[in-house]
Amino acid sequence: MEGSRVGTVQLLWRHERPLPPRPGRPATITVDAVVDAGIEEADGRGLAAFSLRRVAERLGVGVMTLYGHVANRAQLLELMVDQCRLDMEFASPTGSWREMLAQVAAENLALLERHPWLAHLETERAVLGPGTLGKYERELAAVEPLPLGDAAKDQALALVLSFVRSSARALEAARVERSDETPEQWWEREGAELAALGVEERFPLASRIGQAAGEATNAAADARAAHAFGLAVLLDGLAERDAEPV
Amino acid sequence: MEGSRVGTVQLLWRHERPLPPRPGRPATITVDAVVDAGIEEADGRGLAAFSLRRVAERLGVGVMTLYGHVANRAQLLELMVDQCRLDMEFASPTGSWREMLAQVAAENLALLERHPWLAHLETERAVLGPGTLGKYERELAAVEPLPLGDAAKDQALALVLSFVRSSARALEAARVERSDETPEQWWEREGAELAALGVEERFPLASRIGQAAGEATNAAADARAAHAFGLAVLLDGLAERDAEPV
DNA sequence: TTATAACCCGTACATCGTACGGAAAGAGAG
DNA sequence: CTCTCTTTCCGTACGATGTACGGGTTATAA
Repeated sequence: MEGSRVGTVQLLWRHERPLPPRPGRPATITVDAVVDAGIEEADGRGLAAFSLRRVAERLGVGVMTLYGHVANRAQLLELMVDQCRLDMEFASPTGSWREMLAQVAAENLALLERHPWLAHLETERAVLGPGTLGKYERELAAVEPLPLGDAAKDQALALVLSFVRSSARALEAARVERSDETPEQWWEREGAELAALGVEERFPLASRIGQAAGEATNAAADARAAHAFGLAVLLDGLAERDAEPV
Repeated sequence: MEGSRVGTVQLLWRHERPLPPRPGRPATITVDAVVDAGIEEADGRGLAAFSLRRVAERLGVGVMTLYGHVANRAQLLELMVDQCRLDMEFASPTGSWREMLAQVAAENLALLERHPWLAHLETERAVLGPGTLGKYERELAAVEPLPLGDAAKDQALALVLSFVRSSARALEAARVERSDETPEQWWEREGAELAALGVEERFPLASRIGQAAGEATNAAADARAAHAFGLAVLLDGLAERDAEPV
């Protein structure tokens, strides 16, 4: 059983170190099939509804069969993450660091829009697979020209990626919100009660700016503009480091 | 049953609109008790282990009793979030927008360190309670001096808060990682296999910078410095908007 | 004292991840 | 071709979770 025999790292790099053929009953599915089915499942139903039973069903296989190829749910998710990063589309980085970093941001946003569950996954611990490492290597090239220490370069990249992540989540939330309910419905449901509490008078700034932000969110074009604004702020901040080295 | 009778907004503002006393058997617990127990539970055990059964147990009450005071798990979490924001410590904002925003960041970081689960909670939809609104109102004062449109002001604040959030998660992850396992243990477990795959030669940038970033993470002081670096970048980026209005 | 309203909560169900162990299936030896 | 051995497949089972339902309990108001 691959799932119990080999560690996560071995499984992540399975294409570079294929296991020697073994005697006995041959497997009906492969790790790749499990990972692909997992990704399709997560893409389609979302992370909240993601379950091993559904993945197994998609493969036409019993649930416990999965455990012969993958150690557990958490490991499968790690493999899925690395696979997505491996399959990620990108252009080889060119131009100034600023252009490269903007491209990195755009490519990551595209990745998270193709696989929204990636933005909802908790991946504090790094996934040390070929996809993740290759992506990291490529993206580091964008911050390499900056006059920063190594740790700061990592931090600069992480800053951009974390921004893109939260931006992707916000854009997704806005998308479903738009399709879920019109502002009028929302008002009928909650807004009226809030008004009765005198919220507008007691929280004038919050009301004014909150409304503007809400309207911007509801207009798809403005939501994109908000993303661009945030990214520009970030890049300008990094440009400051470029001009005046620390 | 308060949990089914009133909506989420009513429950959030329960202290301003206390329900009139009602005939019948008096309740043994209050919404506040449930919310407080929930916060203690989440603080102590973490969000992953958070369950209604445990909250009920802490209150010395059956699980289903909770449903008499709160609609469901998701609503309880919303109430907990708003309560934390209401109890959050803060100094009234003074100084330049930059000083105020730095203070907002520090206060939010403190909030997330006191209640780490807040950083792991998915709160795309705003929680429209007194805690959240008050916090938003107060924090908007920091970006109000900036020469930006209303939507951009919200975006600027969100940018800082999202950074603090991911920073808090990184700091927490580093903390548990430090206590979990020494770098030597890690190397024995995974690093050796990676080296065997020729990772250092194939991903030189990633190896060099990844190592530097890892070491910085492992030194508590450097991890804090990384946070400061990110915040400075952000604020510098916003300062650009200050100098040259859009 | 009685009626009534409200609350408490035991039971039950669907769903989840996953441990265990036996059935099944192919490969190689004779 | 048959037997044996190795490996894979997966049914069953367990504990945990959120929550629907309905009956027992306990106050207040008449």
